[in-house]
Amino acid sequence: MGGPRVSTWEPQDEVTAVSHVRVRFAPSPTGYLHIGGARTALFNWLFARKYGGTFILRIEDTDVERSSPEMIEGIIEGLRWLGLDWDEGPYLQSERLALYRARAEELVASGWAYYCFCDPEELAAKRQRALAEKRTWKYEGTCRRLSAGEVARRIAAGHPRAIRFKVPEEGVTRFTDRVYGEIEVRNESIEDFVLLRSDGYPTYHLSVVVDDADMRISHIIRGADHLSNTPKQVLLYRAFGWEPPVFAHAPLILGPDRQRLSKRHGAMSVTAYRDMGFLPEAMRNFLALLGWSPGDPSREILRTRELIELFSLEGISRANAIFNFEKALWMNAEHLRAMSAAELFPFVRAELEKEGLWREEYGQERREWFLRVVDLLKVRARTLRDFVTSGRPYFSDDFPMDPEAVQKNLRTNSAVKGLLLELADRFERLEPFDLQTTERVLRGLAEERGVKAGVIINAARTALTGSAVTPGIFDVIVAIGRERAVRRLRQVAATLSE
RNA sequence: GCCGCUAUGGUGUAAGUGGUUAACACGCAGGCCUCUCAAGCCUGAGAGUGCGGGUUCAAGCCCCGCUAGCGGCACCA
Repeated sequence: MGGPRVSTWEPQDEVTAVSHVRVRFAPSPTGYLHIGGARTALFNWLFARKYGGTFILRIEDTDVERSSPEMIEGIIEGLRWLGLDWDEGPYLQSERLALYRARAEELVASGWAYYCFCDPEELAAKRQRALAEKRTWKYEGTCRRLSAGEVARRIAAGHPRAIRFKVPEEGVTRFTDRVYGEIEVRNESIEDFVLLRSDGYPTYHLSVVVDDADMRISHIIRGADHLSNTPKQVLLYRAFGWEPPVFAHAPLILGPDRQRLSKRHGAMSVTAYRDMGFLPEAMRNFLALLGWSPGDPSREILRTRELIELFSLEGISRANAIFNFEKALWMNAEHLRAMSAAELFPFVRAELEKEGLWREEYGQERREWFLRVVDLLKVRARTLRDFVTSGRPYFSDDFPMDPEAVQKNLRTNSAVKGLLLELADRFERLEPFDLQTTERVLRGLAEERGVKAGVIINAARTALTGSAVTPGIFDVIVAIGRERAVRRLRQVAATLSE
């Protein structure tokens, strides 16, 4: 691995000097809860749960143009589905504007910031020009050098003004990131950034620092896209006379083409994964492994309890993580298989309800039967959607016949029609009707007629389910039940020629 | 352009303070089991650790340079 990690790390270092872990997830409601945000939220949640800390939800909606209440709802919906419950909040930054303004004025008073009367459009044009010429451009600090009298005059004249931070002209700003180690930046490479816009709204740097301090955040766990901005925030903490919290930046999540995850990579919102039939449990597991590892690559299927137990900032990697959809599917299948039918019950029920296949009796007098079917299906399922597709023949008499299966299993052998009719007859008077007796009857019939049992088995499989791929045939027969099985065998036989 | 970060099979991770044949998982190929598929079990292909130097008896781990990728550089967050 590359450079040295935070040296001599000890588990207890994670919580040194803080009596109580307080972490937050602070999305800006300019979009739904996407994979990257969900991963960040999960890391914070795991950390809080591991140390018995407090997980806070804060909505960074200071960009009025781009924020919307619907997006806040969407983010909350995603977090709820993922099971990431928060202990405080949601706090809305839009309701705390007075605080940011007061703090910004404090910095002006203490000499750490100054009023800037420059025209934003003019500055943007200059920046634009410099960028086009591949030149570096930095705000030249025009207003930093204004005399007190001049400042007073412009204020009196009602000039619109922003507040800029007075970045030290020399020296370096450094901090220790729990993941990336020592980060050091020369102050001359940081421009006098805006704290408060002329419309009175704070910029990100101001609101995030003020809130994290005000909310006594102990650890800031967020995406590495904020790493480069952290020195500015450290500068702010110092100017306020506050001790910065522990920083831990997590690598970004990229698509298979190593580009930043975007719409063209398909599903980006976590609710899209819910709709595809992913289990929250599996999603937490998969997301946790995006940029974090417990250190043992052979143990990847982890229940949430284990994730909480194993999670540590030290296990966060520095290289960007690549989102591997195939692996997510595999992981979902593993969780599906590992969970009991009873655990799966509410999820499967929700899927069936969406398809209009749910019946109240499945939760009442036929619950036992229903759970048995879930157990049969879960072994082969990759997503919850599979319970409605491959489960349809058990929950409904209206299911599709796969033409290929029909051709292969029903129409290839002309003896099939007679065999199915005979099988139906024998099943009809079979008592009891269970795994052993149905198998004895079917194999007996095959032997009598001199055909391989497989011929009857595959024919029955397709006749009963419309498919060529199902659980073991006798499980299927018993699950479908004598009455329906007999009827389907006869109905299908009727469509076949001798 | 400036600043910062990263670099181990196709993908995700291992390989405590440098020390055998670079391991595990996903995926892939083949086989076993078998009523299909999945699961399970067995076997196999696939990297010599981005590139180039250096230090050392010994480098994936340390140092330097380069390249590439990613991120940041807004009165966005």
